[in-house]
Amino acid sequence: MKTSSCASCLLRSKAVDNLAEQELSVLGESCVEAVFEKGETIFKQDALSSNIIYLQTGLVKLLVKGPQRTQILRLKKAPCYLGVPTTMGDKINHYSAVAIERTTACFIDINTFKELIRINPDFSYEIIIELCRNELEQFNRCVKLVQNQVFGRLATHLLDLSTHIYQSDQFDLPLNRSEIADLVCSSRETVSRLLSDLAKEEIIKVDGKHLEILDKNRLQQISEKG
Amino acid sequence: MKTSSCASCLLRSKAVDNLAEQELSVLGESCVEAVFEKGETIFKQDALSSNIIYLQTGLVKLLVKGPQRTQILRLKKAPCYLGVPTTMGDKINHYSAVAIERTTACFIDINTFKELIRINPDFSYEIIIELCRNELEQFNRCVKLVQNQVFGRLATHLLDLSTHIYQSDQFDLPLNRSEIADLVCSSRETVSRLLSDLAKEEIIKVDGKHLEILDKNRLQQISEKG
DNA sequence: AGTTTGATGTGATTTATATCACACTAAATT
DNA sequence: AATTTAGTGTGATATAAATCACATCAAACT
Repeated sequence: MKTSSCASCLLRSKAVDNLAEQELSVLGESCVEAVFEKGETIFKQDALSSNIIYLQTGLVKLLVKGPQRTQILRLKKAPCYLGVPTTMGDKINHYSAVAIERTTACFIDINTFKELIRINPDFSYEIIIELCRNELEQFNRCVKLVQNQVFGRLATHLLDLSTHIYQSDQFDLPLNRSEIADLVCSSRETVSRLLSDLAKEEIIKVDGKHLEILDKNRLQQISEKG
Repeated sequence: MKTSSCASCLLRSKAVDNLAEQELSVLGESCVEAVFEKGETIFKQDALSSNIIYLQTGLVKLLVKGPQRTQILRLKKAPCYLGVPTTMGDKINHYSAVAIERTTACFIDINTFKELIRINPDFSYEIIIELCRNELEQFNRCVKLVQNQVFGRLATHLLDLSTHIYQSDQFDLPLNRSEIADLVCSSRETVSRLLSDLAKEEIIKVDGKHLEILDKNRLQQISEKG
């Protein structure tokens, strides 16, 4: 870990862009940078939450331990803040964050974060906007989850990986079948079967973790209709 | 509708408590109060969103039109803000709000709201905290939805009505069976059956819309376990 | 009074998907 | 090299809950 200079950081957030020189040095003093390898936990559910995390680079999954199973709430791709709701909304983390790719993260002390909100309205405005967007996304995810069957949910997440995470029709799945099941709220076996079905229909091509989307339109239809 | 004086409002929010006299008059000038009877729509999905709503009194349901059915995202009881995420996060409402009880609501112009965030950090801090709490609640709801079966979800919502909305073991259901189904993400028939089952087990007593919780502990068990 | 309408209860059937069971593979460990 | 382990595919079975179908009832309307 090293203390970072936020003033010269090329990966800083839009919210931080609003900070004045003196505010940036306040931030820099309480901000440490850390690298997480694939599989490493950034913060853990039920632990005390005393930091806001800013993801500079990488990809992270948010996990909740439910009564029956562990569930992947969502994937978060850098650049973004992590743990704002879980840190500002309560003293204890409501979910865990685990890197699923090599990830660089800045740890910002919660009091510094609160201080920045207090002294810089443009900063807090950006944070509010990000929170609002998250809530809307979360509502949509919830509606999809209930109203689509597994087929549709799987299609939705494949499209999401393609368009939002990797910006390509071909990519390596960052999760194994069992984790995909946790993400689409289904079982490992069902995911396995449906991926085969999609491949048989020549909508996708799967080879282990490598995935290629052959027919984006049909995948989109499946994602919307069912 | 009438213009209200926020300075003398007894029902104002914690966020508004932070405002100075001059800021209160800014708010008061762009703030109008309106009453909604049961069943009346406060704002509508897909319409342009140009107001933040502050619920002074009453009870509201948030609705989303999904591909298959309409779904009740959540109930919101006064006092609280409505439509912060849907107004700040996008130009268009992502859900509707409908009164399910006589409700008093203040309409705050979005630009005034933004201005208040800009000029008063304590105000925006309170808004951030409320947004964070909402997001955590929403995550929990989502986990419950996936991991519990209908029985557990129904129990959860009955307890929620009892403890958070009506603060009593007896109350009149503000929704019909079909709407309860939309709330617990199930079908009208299943809700009907499960309510009967709970009554047979003497966990609750139902008479039309009137509901009495007889055995809170067992209901809590059902809510948690399954 | 008679009729339409909307809300509700309850049995029978269907269906999506979880679960169980096992086989296969590749990588890791002994 | 042999063995354990983790990840994966796929058939058979079980099951929660949706859907269909109908009956009942009360309120609203003619």
